[in-house]
Amino acid sequence: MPKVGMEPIRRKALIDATISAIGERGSLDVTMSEIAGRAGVSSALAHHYFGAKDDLLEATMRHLLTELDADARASLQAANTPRDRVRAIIAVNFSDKQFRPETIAAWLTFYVAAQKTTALRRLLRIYARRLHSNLMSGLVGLMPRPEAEHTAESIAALIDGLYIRRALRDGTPNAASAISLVEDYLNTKLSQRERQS
Amino acid sequence: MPKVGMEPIRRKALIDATISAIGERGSLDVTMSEIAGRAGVSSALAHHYFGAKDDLLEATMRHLLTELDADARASLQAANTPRDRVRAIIAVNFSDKQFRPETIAAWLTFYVAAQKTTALRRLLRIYARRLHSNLMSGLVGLMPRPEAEHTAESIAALIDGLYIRRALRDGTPNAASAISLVEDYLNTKLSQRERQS
DNA sequence: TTTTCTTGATTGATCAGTCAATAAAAAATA
DNA sequence: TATTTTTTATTGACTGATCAATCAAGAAAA
Repeated sequence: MPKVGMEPIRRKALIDATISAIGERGSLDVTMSEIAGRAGVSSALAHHYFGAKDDLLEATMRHLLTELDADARASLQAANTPRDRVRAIIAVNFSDKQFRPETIAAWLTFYVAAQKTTALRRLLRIYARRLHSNLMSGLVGLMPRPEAEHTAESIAALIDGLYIRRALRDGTPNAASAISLVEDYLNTKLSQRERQS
Repeated sequence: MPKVGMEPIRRKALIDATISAIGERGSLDVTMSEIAGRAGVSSALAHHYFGAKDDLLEATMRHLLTELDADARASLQAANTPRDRVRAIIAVNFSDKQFRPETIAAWLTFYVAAQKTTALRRLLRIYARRLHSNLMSGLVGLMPRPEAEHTAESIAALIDGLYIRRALRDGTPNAASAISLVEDYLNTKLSQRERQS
């Protein structure tokens, strides 16, 4: 049995609690006590491990980002053709893990908060850049670079737009229809190219 | 000179102040004093005219919605062909009036807040429905209904996605490139159909 | 004189963040 | 091993600040 301190366990629990609290409330207006309570500790302990509330929020967003990136990498690993790479990136964003109501709500909340908080803003840029370059890694094999840039931007916007729209619907968001919508866009784009050549 | 009470003047000023305050802060966490101060009145007066803070926020969102709808109607008036109708709706969403940083920020903030606040949620649904039916009013003249539904959903998601993405960029958002991106999607879609028939 | 308009002062609640104190575990020492 | 010492983990109680909402009272207009 490996001996570990409590720190990593508490940090993880607090971050998870933050995501679910934000997801449920649909806002960053969650109190430290609420979060700490969900994690089964006192608010003082949350402060002890994370310092200020903003630090906890930043750590939470960073966690979301890291997870998404890990999923994307894993998914790209299994993709062989350029087309598959694009398909993989699209799918990851709507996977069961990512496309859950609480995760979506947390993302959106951070998205908006990022407008004023420099630290969050920086993180969000990283996300945007990664999504773009992941998409490009497949698209450049399918079309000339300038057009690929353009298409990547459209797909990214489409994904973000579907996130925000799904958040409005009650109940579980429908990942399948979201995926097919993005795929359809790509297919249309590709068949147009095929015809031109 | 028509005699009017102060009420409409104050309400308008307070709503405008709310939009700009939210836009600047990028969050609904603006105090009544802040808003009232911008409108040049005391916070007590803001409460006098709007009651609770939530009521002011709801009124502000309703105002945003009403303006957008008015612009859309005016724009549709001048559109003759189905294609022009769609073009008009797209353009309205990125018009100088709508696509300003503060308006965008306010929209996004409301979007997220709508997840928890039932009243805002209801308003947002109205927006979504209107956008959809406005788009459909043109699209049905260009393609069969089921496909039009699909396309309308894509365009709507694309518009929302571009809003959220533009909010991240520093400086003035670039409306022209956003429009051309959506237009490109539609053109691709249409030329695909043309070819099939 | 009545109605409309406006505010300063106040209240009560909520919260982030601190701190001193305790408990538990680990390490060092005898 | 038994013990003391040190480090880590944890919290309840508190503080200070912020803010929404109220209200009684005054100024202006009708």
